[in-house]
Amino acid sequence: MSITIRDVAQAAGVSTATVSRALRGLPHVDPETRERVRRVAAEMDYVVSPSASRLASGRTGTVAVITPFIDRWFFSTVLSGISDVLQESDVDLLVYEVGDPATSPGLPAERRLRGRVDGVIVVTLPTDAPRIADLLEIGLPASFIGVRWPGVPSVCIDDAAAARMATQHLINLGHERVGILSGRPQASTSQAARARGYTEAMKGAGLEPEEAAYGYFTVAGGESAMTSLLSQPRPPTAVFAMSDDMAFGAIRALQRHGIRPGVDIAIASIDGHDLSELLDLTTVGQPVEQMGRMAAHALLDRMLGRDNPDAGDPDAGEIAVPTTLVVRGSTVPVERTTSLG
Amino acid sequence: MSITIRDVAQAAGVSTATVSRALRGLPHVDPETRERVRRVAAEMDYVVSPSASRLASGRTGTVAVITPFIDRWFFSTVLSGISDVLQESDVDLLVYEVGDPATSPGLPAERRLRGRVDGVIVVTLPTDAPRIADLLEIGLPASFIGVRWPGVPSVCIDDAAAARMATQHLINLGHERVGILSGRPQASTSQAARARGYTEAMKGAGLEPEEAAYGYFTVAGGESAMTSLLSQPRPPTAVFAMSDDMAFGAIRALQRHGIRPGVDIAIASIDGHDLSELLDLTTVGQPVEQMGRMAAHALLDRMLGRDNPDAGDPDAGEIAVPTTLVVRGSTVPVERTTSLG
DNA sequence: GGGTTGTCTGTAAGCGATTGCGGCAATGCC
DNA sequence: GGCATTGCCGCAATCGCTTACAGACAACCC
Repeated sequence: MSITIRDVAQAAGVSTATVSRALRGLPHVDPETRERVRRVAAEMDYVVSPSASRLASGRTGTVAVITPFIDRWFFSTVLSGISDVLQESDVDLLVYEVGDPATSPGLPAERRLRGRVDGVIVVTLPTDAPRIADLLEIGLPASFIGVRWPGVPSVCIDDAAAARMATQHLINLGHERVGILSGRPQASTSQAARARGYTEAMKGAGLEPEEAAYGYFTVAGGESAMTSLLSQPRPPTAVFAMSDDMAFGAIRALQRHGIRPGVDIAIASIDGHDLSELLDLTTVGQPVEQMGRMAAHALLDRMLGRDNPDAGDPDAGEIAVPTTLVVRGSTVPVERTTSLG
Repeated sequence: MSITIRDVAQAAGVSTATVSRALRGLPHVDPETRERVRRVAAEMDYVVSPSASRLASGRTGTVAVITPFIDRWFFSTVLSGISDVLQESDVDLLVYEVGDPATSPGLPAERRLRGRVDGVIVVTLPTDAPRIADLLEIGLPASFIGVRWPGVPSVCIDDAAAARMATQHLINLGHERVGILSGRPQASTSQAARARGYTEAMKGAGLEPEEAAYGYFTVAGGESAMTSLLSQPRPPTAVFAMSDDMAFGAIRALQRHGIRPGVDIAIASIDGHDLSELLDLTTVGQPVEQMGRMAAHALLDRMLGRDNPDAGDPDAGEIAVPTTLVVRGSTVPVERTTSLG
């Protein structure tokens, strides 16, 4: 029923081997023959059977992206960047949504990936996910986003620097009690780095770091974390949130308490979320889509073996991307804020 | 190097046929034999070669989702719902991001899908996309979200009703000049239905529908559309936006002009976006993730041939999902708004 | 003119599963 | 006891392509 390479070969008066070579642009085919094969194939509306091609060649032309979520801004934006690059190279994108690593089994077993894809991109999971090692063991080319791993291209921002930048900005505005909205108790390396950046900035200014309130990187979490900060005897005059989503939640909490961000309290965070501008939120922006693109490119390079193995470099593979502080109305000098204490 | 079904067969002392049947739970295998094969396979860490299995069986165990975007709330949320359902059934999810149908080539050619997937889910594209017909022609099971198509399971909200609901709500509050933020001039059916709902509500109340301002379903578009509405001689006292994103943009525009939504002007929209609560936006919510789930289920039913063919029903396949008006602070009675005229 | 290249093409052996068909016991039935 | 079932299992033919290998032929160089 479906037409095969044999039909094309017959119609073009050549062997299947020649059809295969002609259609894939391999050398050792007479230009004239190639053209004829192409024409015949087009006329017959022939398309290569991916299954057969995979089985015979061992290549799948597919990349898997493993991500905790797809319906959150950061992840969907990364995905979009990846998708863009992959599509340009005619590589298919397989998505595995694995949920919050803290509560779900995490990565799909490497058994799931084996033979199914040519490479894998893993997006921000705690490095302690044990299965990552399995993934690499089967020799699958990989690239990571948001998690460093020796020998694997890892697209990361300098989390500590970003947190320091945001915190320092608040400190520069005169704030001395700067609260912090963190993710969860047992931290990913990325979260730990942000915590470090905050602490460094505070200590560097001779200030006492506050105890973290946990917002689990969600809007709802940010809201309740902020609420708990507000219930303290002497609430902070400024807050650093590890993510825009948590900052959004915090703003919500503030609204409920009749406290105006950018007037009564200052707030800054990390992400550069699409809607941060809308909420007039000061944030340390990261080029999220770009990060997806870079990870995809790095992976493709690996897969095609055209990456320059910078051997000897211990940090080989780490791809640092810059962050920029975007100052908006949510951060005001301390003297303009109303004392909440 | 990699271990195959033959290795397992040999180790278990049976034929490859039996291994295949045993591992896939097919009948005609002695329970004891099956158990032994299972154990041996597990010990050897055997995994079926997907490529070989596909070629031999003709099934891919994969579904493609074709979506204009993945980094926008609606689409990523739908995707997440789909992903959930598919994962439960051990079906792989292939994502094709095709961009704005108005400006990009649109659907990937059916040639791309042929033999690559067992089914396809198409998310909200204008029905006039000619390639949809091609897709169905090759007999690929399909299901749609946001676009009705005869004979194909189509998960849709009642767009007209949703728009009517939002508009009516504004009218009930006493507004007589209700502006409308629409998508783009040449409409998708879904957009056209929303326009119709708005017009019906207005005319039903004896009011004159306003001319649409185009916001292209984006935040930035909504902002400039709202700005243009504000530059009219007598701006509306209320605005209906076809999507939350455009409403967000509109709010931004209002902020820039020093106009307070929910105080000086009323605004309502459609979506039920995650952050609509944060912005205190009245919106007609749709169960977006649920819609993804339903489309996925419908597709799986089709693929397994276990859908009940409700033959004779002309609307067969249309799956209507309910919407609910969520009233928030952005909609106030007209008498409380400041006249802007 | 014989050997060496080099270009183009065909032959055929895989790739690793799935599955129709037939064989062979063990069982059931008259 | 003979014969039809039934339940398990193996044989071997596919599935449609890729690719090592080799053959044919032309061009080139001494």
